[in-house]
Amino acid sequence: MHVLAPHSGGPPFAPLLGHLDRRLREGIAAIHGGDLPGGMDDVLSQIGDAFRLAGELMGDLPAAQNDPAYLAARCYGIVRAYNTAIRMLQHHGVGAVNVAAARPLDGGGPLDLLRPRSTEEAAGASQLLGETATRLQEPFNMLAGARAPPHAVRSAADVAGTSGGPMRRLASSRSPPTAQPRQGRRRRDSGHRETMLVPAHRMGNTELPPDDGYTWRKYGQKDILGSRFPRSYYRCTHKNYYGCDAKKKVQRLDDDPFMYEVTYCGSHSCLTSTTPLLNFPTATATATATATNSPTAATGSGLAPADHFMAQTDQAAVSTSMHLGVGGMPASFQGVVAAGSGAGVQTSVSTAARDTDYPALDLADVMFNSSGSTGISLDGIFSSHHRSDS
DNA sequence: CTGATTTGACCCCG
DNA sequence: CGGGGTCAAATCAG
Repeated sequence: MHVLAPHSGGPPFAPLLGHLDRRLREGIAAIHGGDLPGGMDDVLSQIGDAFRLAGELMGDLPAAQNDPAYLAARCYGIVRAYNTAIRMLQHHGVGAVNVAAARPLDGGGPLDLLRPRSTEEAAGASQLLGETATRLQEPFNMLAGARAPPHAVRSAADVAGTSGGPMRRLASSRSPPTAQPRQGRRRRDSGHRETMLVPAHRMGNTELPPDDGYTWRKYGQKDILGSRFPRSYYRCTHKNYYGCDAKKKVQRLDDDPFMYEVTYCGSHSCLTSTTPLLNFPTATATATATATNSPTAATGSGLAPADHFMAQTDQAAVSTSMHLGVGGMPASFQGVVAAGSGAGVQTSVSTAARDTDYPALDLADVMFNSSGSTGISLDGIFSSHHRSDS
């Protein structure tokens, strides 16, 4: 499988992030008349996360280029982070980021990269997205069909206790709340429930599943009967802010320590939802029509034309409103959804990727294309004339 | 200081 | 009754 050829030594993402952050702040502040509007830190953080994930993926490429499942998961995380940023921007009323509008704005500016330049480009992008969705699903279908053979089992390291550092609590330091029993610890409220398999990092910390684009806060860990690895419980970080009830459980597989079973429960009511953001008016209708003349930089992007996704544009035919409320569940992964984790497992086929992920691809395109021997051309990223069709 | 993690206790439910 | 999910104090980390 041919993948993006990693740049020699990898791009300098750290400086890139810094530069990106500055430019975004300037641009957004300009739009709002000088001051950075409240909440934009979150947006910048999301964009930064996307870049960080992309950087990690670049670093992992040498080791993971033959692992489509891993690549798919990582790509999805990147795409999601971008979309999260866009959603936040929309909620913040940044009008210039009306990404649903297929017409280019005249102003340009830093946020322009989140927007298609024309209906043509949008259509072409949507086609690319459809293909992306198909492509993303493939490896996961493979996973569903044939479980990976058991690898050499490593030591039963803790699944999630990797980032908090060692912490030993002194004995009897904690007062036992025997007096007042807590009330109403409900459990049966999980509406949605989806389970998927996610490959672990191939480089770096393999103890953690790849980032899925959301921010989670761990609230518990439990040794599960019959499992060698503990199960970790996470809830959405924005629970307090938005009352987001999304949760997920992460369980490392016994027979494949490099694979995680992630169960998503509840839906994201926060801004970091997977709900599709971009519904190009021309997307569905013209996806096939523009297949051969796609103005997307298939040749210019890191994706070689020959390696381009096989066309299967009906993937996203189902209304995006059917999007499952399960946070972190990409439609593309649903072929992998494993039954058996409760009665509420849904296996309906929906879509999100095509009409959701275009900006990320656009940005990724720019990013992966903008490397140089000494640095990355950020001007290429932020230029309003970038890939202009004028 | 704030937010995240750890971890044993608590509690629901099969 | 016991497994699994959640709570929350203690602690860590930036």
